[in-house]
Amino acid sequence: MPKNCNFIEKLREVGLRPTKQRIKMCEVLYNREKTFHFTINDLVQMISEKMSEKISLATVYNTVHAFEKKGYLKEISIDSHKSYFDTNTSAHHHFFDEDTHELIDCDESDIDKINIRKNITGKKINSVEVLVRVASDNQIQK
Amino acid sequence: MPKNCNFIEKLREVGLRPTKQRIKMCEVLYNREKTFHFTINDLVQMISEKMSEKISLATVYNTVHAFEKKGYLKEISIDSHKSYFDTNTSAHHHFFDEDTHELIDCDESDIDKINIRKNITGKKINSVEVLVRVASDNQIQK
DNA sequence: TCAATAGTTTAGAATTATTATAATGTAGAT
DNA sequence: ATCTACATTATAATAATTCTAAACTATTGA
Repeated sequence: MPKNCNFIEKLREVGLRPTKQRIKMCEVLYNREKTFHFTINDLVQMISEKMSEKISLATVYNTVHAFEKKGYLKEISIDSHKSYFDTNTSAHHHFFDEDTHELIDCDESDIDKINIRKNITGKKINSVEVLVRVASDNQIQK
Repeated sequence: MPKNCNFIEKLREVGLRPTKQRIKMCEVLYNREKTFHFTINDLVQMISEKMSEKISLATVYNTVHAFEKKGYLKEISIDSHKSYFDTNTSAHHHFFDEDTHELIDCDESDIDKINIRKNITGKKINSVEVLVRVASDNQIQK
């Protein structure tokens, strides 16, 4: 299954040079059944495991940000200390489990469509994101 | 108008010692008509202007976090680089103006009540927050 | 009133996350 | 094959936040 060809094409399409590192990164990010959430640290870990050579932290940062700017990744900010990237770039909402620190996609049926009645004059809405924080019933909240 | 007495009481109620610094901080944060949004930097700036003595950065961090934990402040995280605190601790939503980087409270009438149809099993919902990102119509998006 | 003490502030050091730098390496065009 | 522009790398620099340990202060209660 020469999936790499897809990634090379994909990278070319958005004007990124298909280098070894970027292709490996695409594999880790997009060569899977389901979309997923990760932190930069998670990603460095994952790539290291899949690649014999070491990848530079700077490269991971640069490439993640390049992907984000091109719309291949979306950032989900939980608080000033916890920020995830999401390979699911379509408009959708999230649950955040405060016990496990897990970010979970909402299905479309989980949350009724958000109806914005008034907007800031002269502005257009770029995105509407809902974050639902959940925790164990019998737990002291953060 | 000895408003400070209120702050001393208020601090006592939640188990914080009413020190000079905390009282000054309360004045800056709560002695105003409307609630507002600020970053740590904003706050240090504001306190410095209002106080002859210098306040330590560590104290500002510590006290903001103490207030947050006690529910006197709420954190609103925009992305990994931008995080605000809100003196309005009631449940409400926000617009974020990507042109001006301004955070704006939604009125209750601006957004219809959010209806969560399904939740994570065994968990209870702690909060539901909506962030509506807006920008000038004729502007390149971030 | 005046210590004792428990919590607080402070400056500066340490840590962490992220970005910049400059040398080396590599993809793609000619 | 060579050239050029862009990438990668290790490391340094920066920025944001937290830690530390000494000095300070509000409260308690003798």
